[in-house]
Amino acid sequence: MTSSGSPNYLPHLAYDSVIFGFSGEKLKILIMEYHNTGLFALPGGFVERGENLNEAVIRGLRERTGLEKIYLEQFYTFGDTARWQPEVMRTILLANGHDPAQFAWMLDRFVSVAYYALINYSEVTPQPDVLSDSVAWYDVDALPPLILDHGEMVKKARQTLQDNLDRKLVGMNLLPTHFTMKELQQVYEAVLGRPLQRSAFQRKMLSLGILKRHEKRFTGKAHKAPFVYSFEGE
Amino acid sequence: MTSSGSPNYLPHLAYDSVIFGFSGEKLKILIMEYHNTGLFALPGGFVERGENLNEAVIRGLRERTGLEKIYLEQFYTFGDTARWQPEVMRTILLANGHDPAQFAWMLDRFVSVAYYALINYSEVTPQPDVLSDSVAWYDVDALPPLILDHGEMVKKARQTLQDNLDRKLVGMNLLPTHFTMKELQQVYEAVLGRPLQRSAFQRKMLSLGILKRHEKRFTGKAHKAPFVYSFEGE
DNA sequence: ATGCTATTGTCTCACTCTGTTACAATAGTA
DNA sequence: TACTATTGTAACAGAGTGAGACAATAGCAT
Repeated sequence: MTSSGSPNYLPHLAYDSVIFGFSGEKLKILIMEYHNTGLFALPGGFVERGENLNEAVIRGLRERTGLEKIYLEQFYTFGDTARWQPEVMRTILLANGHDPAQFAWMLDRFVSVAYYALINYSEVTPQPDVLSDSVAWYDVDALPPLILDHGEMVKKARQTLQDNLDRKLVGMNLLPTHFTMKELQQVYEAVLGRPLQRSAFQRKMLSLGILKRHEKRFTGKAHKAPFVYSFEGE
Repeated sequence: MTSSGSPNYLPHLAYDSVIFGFSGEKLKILIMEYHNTGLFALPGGFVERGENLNEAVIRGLRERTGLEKIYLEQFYTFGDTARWQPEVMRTILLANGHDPAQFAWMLDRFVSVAYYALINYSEVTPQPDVLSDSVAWYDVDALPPLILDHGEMVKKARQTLQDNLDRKLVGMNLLPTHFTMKELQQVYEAVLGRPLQRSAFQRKMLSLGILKRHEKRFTGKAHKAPFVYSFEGE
């Protein structure tokens, strides 16, 4: 990266990703905190000049999560001028000991393509990048204030996820390969943010014909042991 | 516009719009043809540096259709490198008597944010722009080959429209304010590309409680006259 | 062993929604 | 006055869903 402009990236274009995970209890997303600023943001990045947009996002997620195969979906492109707030980026650069003049291209206006990802919470150890202090999981209902329009992005991502809940196999991506019916239900409830009827949920899931039933799992609790399921083909 | 770069536009960023209309029979979209090239494309444009993305699209549609209030929805951002085909733009510029060297920025790679619009077919007289020979309605099922990935855009726009058919009031935007139940059904059939059951469709529409029934319309045909409806609040 | 408790798997019932068919009403025409 | 094409709506069956009920059972206390 030279000091004159952004040699390898398309100017004015960024992406941000809302990375969902499921802790076993709650729906979480990955949030980064920038060094010494108290500023929180979604993980994002830029697109190289010779790179497909989608692949830039996959590359960024791989660097962030270490995962190769990630369920990923583009949901909206944010292009308001109100998201141009050069002071924010200047603050971040200064706090990291960079000269903002050398990163002038980063202070310009950006249009950001937003994606959401579903990943297996337990398989990931989030990696901070150069500018960020930490990357950590936050409960979607208890996020810190986010910079720019990142709060709006999260809201829209969750809405899209809810809208697609019937059509996409959300559980397949947020759960380990083997799980109980209760765990599956908890994922749906976490995404929707409301409780579901147990028997109706079980009936519906089984009627889809995509679950494979395995042996029982003895939880050590004093009650009937649940069956374990996996998605057909795994 | 000077000869050095694109002073007023964000570089590398474009938008394209799939403009749907309903002829009374079929679902149509607006396609432009470039002067003397035989090249067909979706109407599109660029975003000014101080302009919201959404407003750039609204501005473009107003110039193209003369309509102020248009139902508009962003559905996907296309960012593959394969859409960078400078020969195509060069051909268009040359055919219009322009010097490609003066429009070098247009030959560069573009990421395009795609929108679809629903408009009232009968209220519009499409306006060609500087580079285009004509703007005309084409049946969605009988489009000419389109440049770049515009064919893919149309396909995805239609898919999105079909997916949202229940949630959005598609009829409200594609029909005149007053219409018969049969006309409403024809819109739905045109969007879905398949016939619907008459009585079930009527029952469902009426049960939504958003239609206001008016006097009958005497069509001059030898059969019972249908009621006329409008959407509640119009 | 026996009984207790929390949870699971499944059934039933009522209600809604949808696909399909049927039929009466009716505007114009012969 | 009869006929035709279309419209408005009822009727019925089957699928899907919300709610509640109940038997089965894994571990625990006795």
